[in-house]
Parts: sequence; C-alpha cells; structure tokens
Amino acid sequence: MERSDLNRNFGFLVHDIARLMRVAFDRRGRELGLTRSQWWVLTVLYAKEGVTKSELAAFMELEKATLGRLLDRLEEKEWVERRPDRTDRRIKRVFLTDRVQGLMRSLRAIAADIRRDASRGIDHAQHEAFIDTLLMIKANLNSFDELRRPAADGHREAADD
Amino acid sequence: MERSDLNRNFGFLVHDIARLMRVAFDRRGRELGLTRSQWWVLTVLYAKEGVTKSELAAFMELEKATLGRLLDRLEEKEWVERRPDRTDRRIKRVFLTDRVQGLMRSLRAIAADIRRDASRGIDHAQHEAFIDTLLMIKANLNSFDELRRPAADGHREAADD
DNA sequence: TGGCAACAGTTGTCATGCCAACTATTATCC
DNA sequence: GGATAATAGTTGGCATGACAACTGTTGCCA
Repeated sequence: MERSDLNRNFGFLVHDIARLMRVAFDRRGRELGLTRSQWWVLTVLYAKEGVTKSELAAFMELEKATLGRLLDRLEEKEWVERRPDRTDRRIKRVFLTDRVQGLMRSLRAIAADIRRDASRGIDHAQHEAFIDTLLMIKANLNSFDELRRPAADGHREAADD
Repeated sequence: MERSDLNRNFGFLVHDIARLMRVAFDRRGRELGLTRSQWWVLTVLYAKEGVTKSELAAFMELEKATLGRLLDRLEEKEWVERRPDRTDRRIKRVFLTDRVQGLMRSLRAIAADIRRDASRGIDHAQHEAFIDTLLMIKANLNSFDELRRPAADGHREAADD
C-alpha cells in the first residue's frame, strides 16, 4: 500500500509546500517587481550587509553561479551593489542601496502575512515541534549530502602531455 | 516575534529542505539518468497510468506547460508514451513503456533510502505529527491561493485509487 | 621566489517551473 | 448551421537552480 501513500509522503509534501509558498511569494512579490528568490536575497542581505559573495552563497546554500545571476538582476534594478574588497582583489562585497529601504518594509509585512496565513490553526507548541522536525531533517539531509559529495575536486591525473 | 530569526523561519526551512531533497534525488537519479521531476512523474504515472495530460498536471499541481516538457524528455528516452484518445482528438493519454519497469524498482528502493536517511532520529509519533502539520499548512496555502487567484478552475478531485 | 594549489567569481549548459499566447478540437448558444 | 466559448495541448519568454569549465588572484611552500 505504499502506492496510495503518495499523499502522506513527506518528500512530496515538502515539495508541494515549497511550491505553494513560492507561488504565494512570487504573486505578492510581483506587485513589487521581484521574485521570491530576489526577495530572499534582500532579506538575508538586510541582516548581513557587506558579506562577500561566497559567504552569502554559503549561508543561503546556493551555488555561486545561481547567486551571481541573482545579484546581476538585483544590481540592474539598483537594489544592491557589489563593491571590491580593499585588500583582496578577488573578493566582491554586497551591499543594499538606499532606494531599497522602503521596499524592505513592504517585504517584511507581506512575508509576515503569508506566514500567518500558512500557519493558521496551528498553535505555538505544534509550530515549534514542526520547526524542530524540519531542523532535524535538514541536519540529516546535510550530513547525508556531505557523505555523498565527492569533495568536488577534479583530480588532475598525471597526463604527461 | 518581530525579530526575524532566519534559521527558524519555516518558509526558509521548507525551502531549504525541498532543495536538499531535490539535490539528494537528483544526485541519486543521475546514476539512473533522470532528474527528480522526471522521477516524480514516473512515480505518479505508475499509480495512474492512462490519465490525460491535464488530469496529470492537475494532480501534480504543475502547469500544463511544465508537465508537457517533462513528458517530452521522458518520451525521448522512451520511458513514457502519449497515445491519442479514441473519442476526443484533443486528448492525449500518458502511459509507461515496458522498458521502465526495472527502473521503477530501483527508484522505489532509492526513494525509500532517502526518506529513511532524512527522517533518522525521528520517531513515529513525531513523524506523524510532522506530516499532519504539513497537511494543515498545505490546506492553508491552497485556500489562501484560491482566494487570490482570479478565476482558477479548481476542482481538486484526487481520484483516490 | 617561482610554481602550484586553493579560493572568488563569472560564464555556459541543461532542466525545471511559471505565465502568456497560440493552435486545434469540442461543446454551447443563438 | 454558424459564431462563440471552453477545453487540451504546445510553444515562447523569463527566472531560477545545479553543475562544470573557465579566468583571475592569493596563499603556500619547497
């Protein structure tokens, strides 16, 4: 009966909810001219201005490439800017621009709105237990992930050319 | 709850976990030559062979376009096939091919593997409570979604085999 | 100090996934 | 019966998101 289980398969459920939240955020975000991912970057940056791109990518657990193109678009809209590091010319640090301050207030209000709607009927204890479980699953997946990830190093094998 | 503790923000958490699971499935799926979404389609089709594309899209809550291109790729690999309906020439029904049977067994084993890894350390009661909360959130987001969506033709009939 | 590994970031490619616009077919209304 | 609406599916455009390959810079160390 594993087959009729699809509706209580937590992999599918998590995926569903992530999608529904993405749609909710995208729809509300569209009014403000941004996508959910852009929103997410701005929210994180709001708390961590001046971080390097790699730090930001690591914290958000995104690929550098993914984050890079996100920042490209945000920079086009002049909501963030990349500034070179003084001492290390490889590094670019990311800052919010002034024109984004008003936007951030709207974003925070809407996000609180969506979270409130999503957790309607869920009391505090249940909510906390839910988040604890999410954190456990996340930790499990992360450690599992590290076991499998082959250290991302293309070993250059001798090859006398 | 004004302070935004990003690490316990369940929107971010759900997103994180969905991403981690996607990566886990993608990595394992790659060994077999498919992505997680393709995997998902095959799994659903396994239980619902012969449905129309629209029914499938509605059940998976994907856009017809998204599903269409998924099926394109699966058809290229000859894992599914689209057959016209006898009475309605608009309709195409989707079937698994014979050559996919062995693959399905591997998929189910791997999926069970990943779920087991992800829920390590979580007992039955906690697991059930977690899924109940997920279902509540999903219901909330769905009703919230319908309120906002202009004229969504939302007959959510699970067909329930 | 010169060569090489490690690191920071960018670009290219592929596969979702959304929305919108389009074609083809069927159902409905006058 | 013919115009029109509704339905099924496809195609185009945009934005993630992952991975790989690449450039440029710095750190290490022999």
